[in-house]
Amino acid sequence: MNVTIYDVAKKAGVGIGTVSRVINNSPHLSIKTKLKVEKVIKELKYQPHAMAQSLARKKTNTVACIVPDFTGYFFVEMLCGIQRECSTLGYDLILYSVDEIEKKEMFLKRTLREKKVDGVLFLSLDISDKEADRFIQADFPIVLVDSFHPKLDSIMVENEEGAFLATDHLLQLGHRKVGVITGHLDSVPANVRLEGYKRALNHCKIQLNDQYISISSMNGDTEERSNHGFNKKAGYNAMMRLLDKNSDPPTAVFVSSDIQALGAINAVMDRGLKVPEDIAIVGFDDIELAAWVGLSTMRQPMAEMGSLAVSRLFEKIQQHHLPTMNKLFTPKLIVRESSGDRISN
Amino acid sequence: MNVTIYDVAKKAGVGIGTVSRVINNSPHLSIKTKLKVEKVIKELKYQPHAMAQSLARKKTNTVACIVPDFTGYFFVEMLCGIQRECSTLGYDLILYSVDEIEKKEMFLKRTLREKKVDGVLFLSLDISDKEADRFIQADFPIVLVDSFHPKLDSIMVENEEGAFLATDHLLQLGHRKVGVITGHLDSVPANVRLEGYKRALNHCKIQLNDQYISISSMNGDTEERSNHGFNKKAGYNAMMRLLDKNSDPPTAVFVSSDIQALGAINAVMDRGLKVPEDIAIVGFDDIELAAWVGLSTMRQPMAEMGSLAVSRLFEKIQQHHLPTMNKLFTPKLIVRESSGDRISN
DNA sequence: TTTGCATTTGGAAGGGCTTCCAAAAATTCA
DNA sequence: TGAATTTTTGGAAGCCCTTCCAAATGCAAA
Repeated sequence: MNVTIYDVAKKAGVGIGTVSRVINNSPHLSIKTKLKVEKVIKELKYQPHAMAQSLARKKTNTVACIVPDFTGYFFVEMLCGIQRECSTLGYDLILYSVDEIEKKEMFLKRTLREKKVDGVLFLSLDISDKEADRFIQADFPIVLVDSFHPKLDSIMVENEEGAFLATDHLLQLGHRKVGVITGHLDSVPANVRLEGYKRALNHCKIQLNDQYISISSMNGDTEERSNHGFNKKAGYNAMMRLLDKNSDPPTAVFVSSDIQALGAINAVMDRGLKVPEDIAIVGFDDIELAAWVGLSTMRQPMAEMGSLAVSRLFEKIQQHHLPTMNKLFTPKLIVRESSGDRISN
Repeated sequence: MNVTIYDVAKKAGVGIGTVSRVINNSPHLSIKTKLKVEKVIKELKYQPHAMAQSLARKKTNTVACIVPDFTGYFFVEMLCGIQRECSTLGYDLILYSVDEIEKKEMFLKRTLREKKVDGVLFLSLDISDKEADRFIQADFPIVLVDSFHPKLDSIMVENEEGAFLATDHLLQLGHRKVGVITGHLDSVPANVRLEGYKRALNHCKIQLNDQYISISSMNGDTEERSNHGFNKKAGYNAMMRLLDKNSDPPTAVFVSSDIQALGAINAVMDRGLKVPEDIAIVGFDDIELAAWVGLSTMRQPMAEMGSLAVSRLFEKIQQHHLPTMNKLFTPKLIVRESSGDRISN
């Protein structure tokens, strides 16, 4: 029914091997036959069948990207870089969104053996030793972004340093009662950012106050628990708890993601307080929304990380057994209105 | 190297056909052999090779989604619905982003003959008669979203009515000098929304003032021209022109997309004016950002449209030759701060 | 036990390509 | 001109499945 390589070969009066060589512009072809075959290809509007090529070549020209939540602005901006680089390199991009944790395993298993993609990008998701080993064993290209495993390539920002800088910014402004809101501690970035916060306080010789630490609850509804608490609702509730628990609440809060910070700002307003006058806020990520609401934050070069991830994956597909790479970006403080002016106290 | 169906068959002492039947859980299989084969599959950790299955079945279980600009919030929200529905139906989603117009043709041609996907979703992109015919000829499933062609399935909102309602809202508030900002007129929605605006004025017996109509320039830089002018920068510039051109500028403007409206708000502020006091604004789309900046707008059920598109595409893949469907949603007015209170004049 | 039918099974053919080996054609050198 | 190379070409085998047809098996009825 469809035009195949055989039809082309017959009409051009050559063998199928020759047609294949023309398609893949192999050398070792006389100009004459090449032109002849190309003419027939045009006439018949022949186009190679992608699946058949994949099967024969053992290569799909497709990569998968596994993201925890497709909606998040953080991922959208990263995906943007990923998409662009894929397009440049001639790869198709399959998108998998993991809403339930069990699905993560399922996707990994499938991508690994199903051979539908040549490589995997794994965004903001923790990978277990067992899963990592499977990829290594199978010698299957994978790159982690905003996530880490000692045996696998990864690209991320210096979360500890970023959190330190953010908290330090608030301290430099004169705040002494500085709180923190972060995601579930089962997530590595949430943990590490908390450490950065602690180091900044320590650095300024300020006593740590447990009441000023608000960690996203694991008991909320599905929405609140999604993305390890890196979501608007979790941020809202975390800020509410911070305000309710303390008779002497913090005057500034480092929120470990912009999306939580947006929720936190809402909470502050709902309590009749103002940002930054009553509570100064610094976020983390610098999603596009941050500029709109005047949120001070730590900028992650998301698109850049995404495109770097793809080009690295490409290298690994071309040439296996590269030494493990771990690329770190340093986030940059972006000062906007939400952190306010210097205060005197 | 990899475990194939032959390995399973040999180890289980059955024929390859039987193994295949187990994989596809065909009926006509004795319980006994089924269990036996399943056990071997587990032991060998066998998993079918997706490409080989696709080739044999002539079915890829994958759909392509072609979007004009992956970054836009409008598309992100729609993609969210698309992704979810694909996941439910067991389809993989390949994402193509068209930055240059020529690429559109290229993608269409490729998807059609390369047979890498079972169907195509075409978002907010015009399709020519010639291209449409190719799809019909090949009997290849395609669904248009936020776009229209008489011979193809499409899902969109009533743009004319939406624009009418938005403009009417401003008129009801007492505005008499109402302007409009829209995208390039080579885009159908831009055109149709302009018509709705005109009808609303007409309906209130207000004389049309050409000076109050600001259409995104085709002469800007790449960024401004992208998406038919449905972008922030184009909105900014269009508003600037509206303000500069008129000694007696409009007191209210209907902007035909939220993303342009955001740019327009910036322009108003940069001129030292205020929204809504000096200029009331109503947008179109209701992207998530709109709520954050208090933008009144016409809500499109984007995620719903996306998921409906996928389920429709699924139907068409299952069963070709369905009658052409054209589903229309009516956008809903969402009143926020940017349209202001009733004015007296 | 035999016949006839329904159920279950094996495996060849086919899906459309790449790749490799050997054969054919072109070129070089003596 | 013929032998020795080198370049170009044809097509079988292989990639890993599904599907179909024919053969084998099981079972009930006679």
